[in-house]
Amino acid sequence: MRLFGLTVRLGEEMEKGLVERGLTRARAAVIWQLHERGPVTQRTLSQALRVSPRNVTGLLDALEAGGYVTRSRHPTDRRATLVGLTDQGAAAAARLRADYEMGAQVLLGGVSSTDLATFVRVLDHVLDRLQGASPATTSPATEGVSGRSPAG
Amino acid sequence: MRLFGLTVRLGEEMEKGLVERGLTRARAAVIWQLHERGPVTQRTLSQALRVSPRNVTGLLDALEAGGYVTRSRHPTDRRATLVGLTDQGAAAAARLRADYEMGAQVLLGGVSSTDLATFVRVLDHVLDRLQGASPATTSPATEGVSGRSPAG
DNA sequence: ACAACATAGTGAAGCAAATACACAATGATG
DNA sequence: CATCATTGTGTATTTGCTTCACTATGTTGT
Repeated sequence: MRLFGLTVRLGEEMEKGLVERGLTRARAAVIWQLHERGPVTQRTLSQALRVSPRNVTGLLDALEAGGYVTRSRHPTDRRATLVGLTDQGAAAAARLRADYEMGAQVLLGGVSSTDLATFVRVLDHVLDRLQGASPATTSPATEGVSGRSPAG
Repeated sequence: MRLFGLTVRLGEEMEKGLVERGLTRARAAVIWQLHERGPVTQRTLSQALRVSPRNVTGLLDALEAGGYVTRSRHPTDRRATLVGLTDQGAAAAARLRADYEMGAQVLLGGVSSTDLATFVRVLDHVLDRLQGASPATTSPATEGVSGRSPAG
């Protein structure tokens, strides 16, 4: 039951951590995707983040202005744009990853490894059930959107 | 590790469920608070939800227009407004509660009771650590903001 | 070759959530 | 009763997000 409460609280805390670092949740998600996937088109980002293409344009405008990402022409498709992380963007991603693991250590420190194993097992179970609850929106042709991890 | 990923995914799913029912996350949170606390002032809501008073005004404007809540004069303090749920608002809260428990059953169904016990124990542990990570913003005079549960 | 259709990104318009600042009305206090 | 604090709201702004319309391109069928 407390699972939902935790979701809200943890989500808030994650967002707070991001904001303290000058990023928003949405922008951090973009950086994270680029970190996980390397340079991709905006279309790919739009599908990975499950937001409208127009929204990606806006997020990238901000991130580009902030010096986190670069847009370059796609080598073969002149309609498309390739988006990649700048050095600053890559550094931000690395910091995200570090904070994220540190956060996990803080939150889960003191939990016995057997309990942790059980916890993770149930977590995966829940994640699995979630997977089955959504794909009405997901196009079958799309790859599995695995790296939808967060930050903070 | 997957904890953060789950937080994001579950948060998304919760929000999706709400939107399908014509509510947004923020407005559902208001309804939930009123459900848990009964009629309160906007100030109280602002503190419970940890958002600015101005934001509460806006959320209540929308909820009042939608017929979910009513604003009435405070019996003793003529500055303050007492906010309460309408019948429709109470019905929405009841539906939230039902869906929320049903969701838990879907997500946690098939988990053995011993695993569930461990899971909840670790969950509480994490929640505890979260509590300790934030109260820089919380005023000491305020009660514990316990009912910060969600919906979906 | 070329018309027809599909796809990639963006402008325009708009909504929701949230913020900060300013302010009027009211309450509380020395 | 003057001063200070509190309550709610107007104005303005930021961010995330959507839909619709549109241009520029790619792709395909005949």
